[in-house]
Amino acid sequence: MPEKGKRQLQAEQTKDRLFYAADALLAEKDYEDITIRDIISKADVSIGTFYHYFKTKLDVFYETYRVADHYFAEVVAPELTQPTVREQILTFFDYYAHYSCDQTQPRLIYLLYNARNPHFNRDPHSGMSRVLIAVVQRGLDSGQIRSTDTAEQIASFLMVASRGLVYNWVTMDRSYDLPNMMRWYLERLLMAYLPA
Amino acid sequence: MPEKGKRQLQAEQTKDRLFYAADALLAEKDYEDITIRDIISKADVSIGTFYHYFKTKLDVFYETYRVADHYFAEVVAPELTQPTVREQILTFFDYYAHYSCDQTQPRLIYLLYNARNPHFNRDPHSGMSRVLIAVVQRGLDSGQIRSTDTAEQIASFLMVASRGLVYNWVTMDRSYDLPNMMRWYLERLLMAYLPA
Amino acid sequence: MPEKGKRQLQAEQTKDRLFYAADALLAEKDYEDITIRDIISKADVSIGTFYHYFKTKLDVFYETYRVADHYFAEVVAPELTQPTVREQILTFFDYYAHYSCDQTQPRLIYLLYNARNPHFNRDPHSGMSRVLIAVVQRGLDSGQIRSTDTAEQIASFLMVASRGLVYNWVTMDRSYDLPNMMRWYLERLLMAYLPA
Amino acid sequence: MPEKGKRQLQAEQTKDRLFYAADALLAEKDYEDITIRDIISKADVSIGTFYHYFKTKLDVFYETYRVADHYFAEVVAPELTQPTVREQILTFFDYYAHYSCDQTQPRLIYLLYNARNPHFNRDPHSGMSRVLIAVVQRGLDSGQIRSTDTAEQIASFLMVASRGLVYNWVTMDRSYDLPNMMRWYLERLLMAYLPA
DNA sequence: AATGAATGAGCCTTCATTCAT
DNA sequence: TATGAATGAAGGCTCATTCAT
Repeated sequence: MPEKGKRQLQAEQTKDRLFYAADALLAEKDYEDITIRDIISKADVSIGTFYHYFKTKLDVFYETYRVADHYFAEVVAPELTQPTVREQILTFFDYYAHYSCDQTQPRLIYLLYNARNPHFNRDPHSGMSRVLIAVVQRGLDSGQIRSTDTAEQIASFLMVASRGLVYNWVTMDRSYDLPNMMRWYLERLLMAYLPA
Repeated sequence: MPEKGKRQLQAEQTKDRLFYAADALLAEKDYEDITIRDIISKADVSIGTFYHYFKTKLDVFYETYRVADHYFAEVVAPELTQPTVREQILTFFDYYAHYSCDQTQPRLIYLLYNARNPHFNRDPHSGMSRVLIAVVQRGLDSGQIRSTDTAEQIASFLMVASRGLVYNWVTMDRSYDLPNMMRWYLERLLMAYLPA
Repeated sequence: MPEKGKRQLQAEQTKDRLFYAADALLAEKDYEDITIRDIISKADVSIGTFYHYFKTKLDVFYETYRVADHYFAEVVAPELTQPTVREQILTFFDYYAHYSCDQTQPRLIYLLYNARNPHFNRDPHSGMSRVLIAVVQRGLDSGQIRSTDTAEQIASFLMVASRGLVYNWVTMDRSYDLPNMMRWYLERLLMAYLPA
Repeated sequence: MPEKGKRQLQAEQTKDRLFYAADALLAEKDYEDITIRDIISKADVSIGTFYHYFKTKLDVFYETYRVADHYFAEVVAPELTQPTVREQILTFFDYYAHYSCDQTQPRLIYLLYNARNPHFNRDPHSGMSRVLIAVVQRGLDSGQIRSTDTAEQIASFLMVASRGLVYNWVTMDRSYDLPNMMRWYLERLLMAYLPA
């Protein structure tokens, strides 16, 4: 006997189609320039169906964001098993760079920063941040990092600065290799806390 | 040759009113949310007049941007006369922070990054950047900064990172004191090139 | 023959839940503003179920109306046993006033007047009217009312005028006590036929 | 030399076309059933033009209402010069009946009563009412009307009841002659204050 | 120089209703 | 009996822009 009904399965697929259509569109243009008609025609469903699954235009994108959150907490965090905290941090930001390169992300970050929707009022990077803070805390505890700044301050310093790089990269039309540049950049940032 | 005619003078005043109205509005809301009606009703002119002076909505904001460019080249640069390069850099970013706090700027920065108008495709901070590069170059030349990185690379490193901070500040609803934080932040960034 | 099957019983309950939900909603807003979603979520059934019982949105409200009709014929009429016709009429309109106050009624009256459904094209107050006509007829027959007007005319005069009051009361946002005002009003209307 | 510019004149005509189109539509259907597209296609202008003149759908109809107000204050009032107050009142309601017969009015009255727009929250008949109150007051002052009720109460009694009649007439699909019925009706209403 | 009437494509969203399961 | 996924016409409204005056 089937675990999930046929209907239920198809419903999930429909919602996914909508979700991926929105996500893909975000790779092409800004949130304001994406219309619901764009989304539904890409997903090949009716406009009524869109509103059956999402209460508002912003809602689809909010979904996108939740996926990102989950990725860092569940996928990236377990990968940070390198011997030194320095390496863990570099790995963390390597993931961040690759993640940002992933076609659809940069616009999403924009969106999350600038959305006027109450959903978005919390820090859109909180998922990531928590992961980084934990790493830094290990560095402080183990004496690998020596500083009077707190783990939160240090993690924030690094996050804020590297977001600046991602922005710059987007602004420059992604004209350089982000992961490479990220490494160069991080090595300089880390001079403040972990001189090589 | 005749001084400016009355007519010509009034024309300039009208254009200015339009320009300042747009600029002030930028302090309140995003570019996308500012309508031409907003602008003309603040400037108290007709819509026809608006289109007499600016070919398109983006044009007024472009004007705004040019003013910023000019400010850094003509006003800030001459102020950087402190004895050490370190102090000059800190002063430069202090201006940058105050400039960003100045009500109207943060949105403008966002606008400049996101505008789809061909005018904007160059680096919107080129005016500032040029000023900073010159300072860094003096540092390298005088031996105050020791690094194999070029002045462009170093200036870019600092600019990119501090833009990250401004973004963060905007994102956090300007909830902290930017100039103070900027100083804290710069002191850490400078560890890469100018350890205190 | 079997009592009602369990199935049949549940069906009736479901239909009732839908009916009462619609009725209650009518107390809050106009027919046009009530959506089927409102109804089903209040009744806690699915939209499919709604359409299983009612062919169209108007149908639920039609049901509501039939209940009102029934109320006057079966509940109010038997209560009109006062010694004088004058008192009976005042009692009748006292019921009418209270009935109109009863949360759900005013909107319903409006609905009945405005519905574009063919079902509603007859006089929505015919149930009440028949009761009042009978009373007035007794008044004429017993000589308590002296007039060349027919019972229908007199009853209609009173009904039409008092509906005017109910409308006024609704318009004024139910800001006064309807039963009290109804009595004041009726005393003046009755000057035409039953001077105190 | 022309008093009004050509443009200004044409603008007025356009607004009028819109206004009359809306008004005429009201004779055919209910407010809710009239779309802005109905109005503009009848007036033969663009939708942008509609919104140039009226901020909202309700606004056109609000205009209609103001016209009615003005009519009673400026046209009807001066006509009430009959020798007795009784005749003045009958004349007043004769105007009211004819005015209501005027194709476009009945729906308008509905609209005014039921609109959810703040504009309409005051008594939509205040224009008329004021005229009637003045007449009744003269009746009280001259002793033609003897009552302990105030002029406001008496006028209200009459207005409320006769609105009931207009509603009834609309409900009955205008199937009888309103002015005639109004007179019959008024004669009975006046028994409370001005027995013939 | 200045005005503002006119445009209309296009936006987001609502909602009654159908039908396969 | 009961469900809820899917539909799409239609609605009110915004806004940058043009052009005759």
